[in-house]
Amino acid sequence: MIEYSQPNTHKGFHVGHMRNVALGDSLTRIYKYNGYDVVGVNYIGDVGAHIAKCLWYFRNHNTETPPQHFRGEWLGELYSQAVKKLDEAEGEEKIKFQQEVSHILQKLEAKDKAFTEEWEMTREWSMQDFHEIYEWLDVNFDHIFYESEVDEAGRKIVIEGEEKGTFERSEGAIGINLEAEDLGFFMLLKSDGNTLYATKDLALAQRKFDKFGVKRSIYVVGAEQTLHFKQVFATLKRMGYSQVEQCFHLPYALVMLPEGKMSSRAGNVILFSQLRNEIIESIQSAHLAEHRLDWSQQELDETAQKIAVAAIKYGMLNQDSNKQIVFSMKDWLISEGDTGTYLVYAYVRIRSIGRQISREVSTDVDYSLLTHANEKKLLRQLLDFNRTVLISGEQYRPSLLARMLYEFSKDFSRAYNTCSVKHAETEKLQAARLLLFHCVAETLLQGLHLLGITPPERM
RNA sequence: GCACCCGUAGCUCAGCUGGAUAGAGCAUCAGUUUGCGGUACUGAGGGUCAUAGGUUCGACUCCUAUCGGGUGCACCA
Repeated sequence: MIEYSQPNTHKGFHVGHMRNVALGDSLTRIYKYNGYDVVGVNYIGDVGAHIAKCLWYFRNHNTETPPQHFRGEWLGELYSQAVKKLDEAEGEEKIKFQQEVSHILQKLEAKDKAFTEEWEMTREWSMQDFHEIYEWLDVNFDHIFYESEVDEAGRKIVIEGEEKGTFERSEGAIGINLEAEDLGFFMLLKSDGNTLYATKDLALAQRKFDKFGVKRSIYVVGAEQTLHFKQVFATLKRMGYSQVEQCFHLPYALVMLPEGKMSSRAGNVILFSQLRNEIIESIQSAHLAEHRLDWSQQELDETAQKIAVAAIKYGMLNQDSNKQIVFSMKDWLISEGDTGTYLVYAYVRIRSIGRQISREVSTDVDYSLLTHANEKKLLRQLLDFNRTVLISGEQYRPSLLARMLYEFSKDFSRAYNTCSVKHAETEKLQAARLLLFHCVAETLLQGLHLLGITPPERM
């Protein structure tokens, strides 16, 4: 089971979330290719204080009517404004605001009808946004967990754990002493009886083990939570779950802004939709303008979408996950050199060859004719492909595959310049080259697919 | 204070379990088409691999210390 994405409802989906999705989706595809029985899952953050704050602002201070589209994103703005308003309030007003937020939180915890309905409605707005984004990205989950569904189970686990003596009470709260593992004290339930992130993670893990029979569990979560997962795994081990030996937290470094960390709280984020719009616009004006008259609108749109997905995912995956990405919009609009656009362009050029040669691709060729250094390099890459995919999975590093595919595309471009199929000296050489390039295209297609990319046939 | 991650060309990054003259892209400069899509290809310049020690026949890679950037460390997620 590979858990990834985990967005919070009532917050905007930003480019930092995209790194997680690209990584998790690619790993899922790679493990499936390598023969594993994989379940890709999402875990939606649909409970917590951030929602109370968002609803508080929505009820008490919002004057706008919700937009028709991207209402989840709009809620994210309300959340940022709520945080701002709460921070800026002073004196009696501040206390009043905090009480109001706290009141909403309590009503939600108590499953109050009116508040629950409002929560469900707004949660759905966010989910609609997420589904739209995943669909555009061609990312599919086999199952979706919600924090709200493991909340109660988590509380129960912790309370029973305290009765059994596995957990202990401290300063009114319940936690577990992990000093023997050098992991300090791990808080599991607040002194007011409310659950924490950790509470739910225990219940979620239990559900993964017991209901899904998960043997190996991968969590794709930001590196800032490394300690948290060490604590979660140590706690599960104390609880007697031997499967914890096969639990792995795959950390990745943050996507930063030049001025620092992105924060939904502070509202200084680059939204995913912003990146998507700018990339599509850039592709349409730079790459597809020449086809505007002779292609259908549908093909123009689909092609722009495919190239944009390639640019975004490749950009997220070609760099090692433990290295920060400092986000700069102009870097993501580049379509030359080591980019996703270059890879799909290489693919398109190979396919273009096939369309111009009337000969059928046949395996009945004289392989010994492929003697050019550039042809040999391609043969070598074809041979290494499966090994690279295997290692990329076992080392949790789609970046290895991404880099291999870039080199592969580069090798193709070189061969393309030196070993023409159309103008091959002999019929036999043409047949051999046609097969070689056909195999290169098929392998590149498969490799891109493992990165979550579907190249267009022409662009 | 303690812990973890990062520090390689002007910029963004590769460098597989230590192995020969450290590789790409962008940027700069010079070239390539009467031959399959020039969003491409060829070539040039540019690096005391943060610093100082140590281990080793051999270190970008392993160990120690220091400096710089990031992140985390009990009621956020």
